[in-house]
Amino acid sequence: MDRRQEILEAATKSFSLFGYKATTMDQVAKIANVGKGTIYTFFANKEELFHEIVFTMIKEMKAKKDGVISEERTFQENAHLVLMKMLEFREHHALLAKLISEEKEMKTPVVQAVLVQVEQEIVKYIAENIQTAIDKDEIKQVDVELVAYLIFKAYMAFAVDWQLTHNDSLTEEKIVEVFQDTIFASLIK
Amino acid sequence: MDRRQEILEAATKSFSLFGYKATTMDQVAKIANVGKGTIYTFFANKEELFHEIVFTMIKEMKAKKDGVISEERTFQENAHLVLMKMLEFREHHALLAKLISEEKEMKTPVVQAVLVQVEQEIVKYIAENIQTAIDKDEIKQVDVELVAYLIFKAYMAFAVDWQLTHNDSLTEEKIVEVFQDTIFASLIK
DNA sequence: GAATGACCAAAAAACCACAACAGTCATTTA
DNA sequence: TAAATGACTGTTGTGGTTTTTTGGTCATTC
Repeated sequence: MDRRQEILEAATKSFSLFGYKATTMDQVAKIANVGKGTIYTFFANKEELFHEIVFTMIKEMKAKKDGVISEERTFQENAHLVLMKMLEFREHHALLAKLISEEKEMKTPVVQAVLVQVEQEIVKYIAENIQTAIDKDEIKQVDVELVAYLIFKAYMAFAVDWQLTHNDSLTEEKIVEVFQDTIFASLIK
Repeated sequence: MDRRQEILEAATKSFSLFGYKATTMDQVAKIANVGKGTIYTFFANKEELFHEIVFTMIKEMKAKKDGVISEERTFQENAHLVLMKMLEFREHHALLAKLISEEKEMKTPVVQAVLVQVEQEIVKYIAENIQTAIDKDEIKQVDVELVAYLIFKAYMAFAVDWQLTHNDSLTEEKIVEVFQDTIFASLIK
């Protein structure tokens, strides 16, 4: 396998396991079985390496979403499927979870900045999908940006925050059900 | 005015302005124009003084809510009015805002604990009101606890979080509109 | 007998010596 | 001879220690 890819995989593993701050370039080099200097022939610095990985993650999510949405299905059905995929995604992707906890515990500025970007990216996607549905006259006219923000925050609340104050984690089915009962239900015409 | 009240007001002022950690008992004594020892004849310690103040704030909110809800109005109307009152409340009460930012920046355990309590208290009230509406057959049967949690998180998202990533603050009318369009709309039968 | 502020122990801030780190570059390797 | 390397360097962060601040007490005052 090419060295660039090896480095990316080693770094992803380390970022997911230890977070951004606790990952050292020496460590990445060791895991990737390359000299430290080699990393710097492919990536300008630690931050750029990190950005590349997060960007890859976002692309992965986008791909998952696009693989699920179908023109033939109703908004409600599509929304249900996308939400399910995202909820599955969360568990498989240790990186996002680690970054969120790292931001809360220490408040690493680089991580903070990247999470804001991820948030904006996701809200943008949700907004685009809502707008499409409105244009197709599938759902009623609402303030797209605000509703997209609401959906994102609701998602994070159930998928991440809930288990912090309650000691049981919510099942995917339960979360999807609340979305269907409330926000999604209100949007369809 | 009685000394106890003077102390409470001084402490409220200081907690609102500087937060919990940065408020010293010497400072409170000076603002209240009493000796430091006097504070301890009324309150066992700093934490109890703090709790009393936060508890007073919750009672104030409860009173505001009870003054607005009316048996004659529909759920939608009542929800609208309560939400408006809460949104007005947010601006007047600098204390809550300060505590939330203090929890985010440093993570003072006392503040954290108190905010969890406030959250649980508020979610409990919302849940009670939803249950009442269900019993009266005004809204459809939903998972009360989850919907209450959703409403609380949505409220916090729009009232507090929004302005952190966007640089404009949302008007009360706009926030109420989203609630009406989405969550509230979906609940009515 | 209620109020006070000097006082004390405990916690936090300031300091500093030292270690760990990101990033470089002369040397090595293939 | 171009790519890879790891010893090296300046900077940032950490841990242990001293100094300061703070919550809480209590003998004295009013």
